[in-house]
Amino acid sequence: MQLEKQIAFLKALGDPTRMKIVHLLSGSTLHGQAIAGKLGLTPPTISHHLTKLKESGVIISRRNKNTIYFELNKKMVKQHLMSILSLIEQEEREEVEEKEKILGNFIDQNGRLKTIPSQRKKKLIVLEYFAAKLELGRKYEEKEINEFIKQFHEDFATIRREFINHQFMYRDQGIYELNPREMWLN
Amino acid sequence: MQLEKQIAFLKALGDPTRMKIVHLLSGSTLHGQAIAGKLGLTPPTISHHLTKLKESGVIISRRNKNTIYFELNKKMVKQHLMSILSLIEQEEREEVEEKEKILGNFIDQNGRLKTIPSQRKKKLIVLEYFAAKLELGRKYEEKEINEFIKQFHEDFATIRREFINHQFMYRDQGIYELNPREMWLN
DNA sequence: TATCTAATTAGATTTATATCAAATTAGATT
DNA sequence: AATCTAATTTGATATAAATCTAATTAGATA
Repeated sequence: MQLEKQIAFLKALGDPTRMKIVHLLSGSTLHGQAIAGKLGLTPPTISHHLTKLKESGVIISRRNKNTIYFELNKKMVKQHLMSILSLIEQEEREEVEEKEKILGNFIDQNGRLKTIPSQRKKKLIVLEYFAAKLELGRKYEEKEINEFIKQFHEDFATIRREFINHQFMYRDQGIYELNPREMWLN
Repeated sequence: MQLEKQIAFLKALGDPTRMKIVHLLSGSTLHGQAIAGKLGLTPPTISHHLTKLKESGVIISRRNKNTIYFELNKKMVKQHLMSILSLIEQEEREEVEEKEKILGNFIDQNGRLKTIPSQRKKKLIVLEYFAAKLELGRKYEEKEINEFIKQFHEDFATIRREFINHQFMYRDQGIYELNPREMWLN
C-alpha cells in the first residue's frame, strides 16, 4: 500500500538518531562503525536504525571488502517528499476550482448574487467572496453595510445577519467590523 | 531548535492514525467527534492525536460554540516539507560546486592534471573525473590504459594503480576494465 | 445557577521502540 | 583451515506511545 510506505518513510525520519544519521550521510557516505563513533552509540544500535532507514528506502548500502558503506538515497527521499506535497497541493487546486465553479453559478455577469445558496458550504463560499471586498480594520455604520450589500443583493438584512452568524464580521453597538480571515468559518 | 521541530513534524505524520486524520482534514474541516466516528476510535484517543498534530503545526483549531473545528495547516505542512527537501537539494548543489572547484584547481587549461592531489577526497574527485572518460564494458590492454592516462598526466603507473586501488577499474590477467559507477569509492 | 455538549485530562494497560552486551554471521585475508 | 574485521542477530531492559474508561473542564444555553 502506498500509504504504508509513506508512513514507514515518515516514521523512519521521525527519530532523532535516524535524522542525525541522515544528516551525516547527506555530507558523505559512511560505514556503520564510523556512524556509531560520531553519534556515540554502539554498532548494534546503529545497525538497527540503518535497517529501518534501508527498509523505508531512505538509504542504500554498498559493500567493499568487509566494510559496508551507507549513502543517502536522495532521489527516493525527494520523491517521497514530493508525493506528500503533491497530495496537499492537489487538494488546494481542487478547492480553488470548486470555489470558482460555485461562484460562477451564483453570481451573474454584473457581479450580483442571483440567489443566496441554501447549502451551508456554498453559502459560505459566496459570503467569503463578498466579505473579502470589505476593508479590514475599518469601522462600518449599519447604513454603510446595507449600502455595500445592496450593490450585489437586495436582501441586505439577511446577508448582514449571515455575515455576523458565520463570523465574517462582528457587531458592537451598531458598529460593524470585518473579522480577520482566521475567524471566518469555512 | 529547527531540527527538533522537523522531527516533531515528521513524527506527527509518521503514525497511521494521524495520517488518516490528515487525509480526512485535507478534504474538509471536522470536529473531534466526527473524526472519532469516522475512524472508529474514542474521543480521548483522537484528542491525543490532535494535540500532537497541533503542537507540530500540522493542524489548527477554531472554536465555534461548543464545537472545535480542526483544519489542515497546508501552508505549514508545505513549508516543512520544502525545508527538508531544500536541505537535500542544497547538499547536492554544494557537492557539485565543490567538485567543480576542486577540478578547476587541479586541471589546467589543456585538460591536463597539474598534480595528483594528496588528500584522499580530492584525489577521488579527480580520478572519478578521468575515469568517467573510459568506456564501460570495453576491455583495455595495459598499453591502452597507459596511453589514455598519458593524455593528461605523465605518471601513468601511479594513476593506473590508483584506478585499481579505488575500484574505478579492475584488472584480470593484464586486461583492464572499467567498473560500474556503483563500485567507485567516493 | 443549573444543565448540556464537546473536549480534555488522569490513570491504567498494552504495544512498540531504542538501546546495550553477548553471541553469531559474512566475507576477506593469511 | 584459521583468523580477522565489520555487521548483524539475539535477548534483555527501559522508555515512549497508543488506546481505553472514568473523571474533569470549558463554554454555551436554558
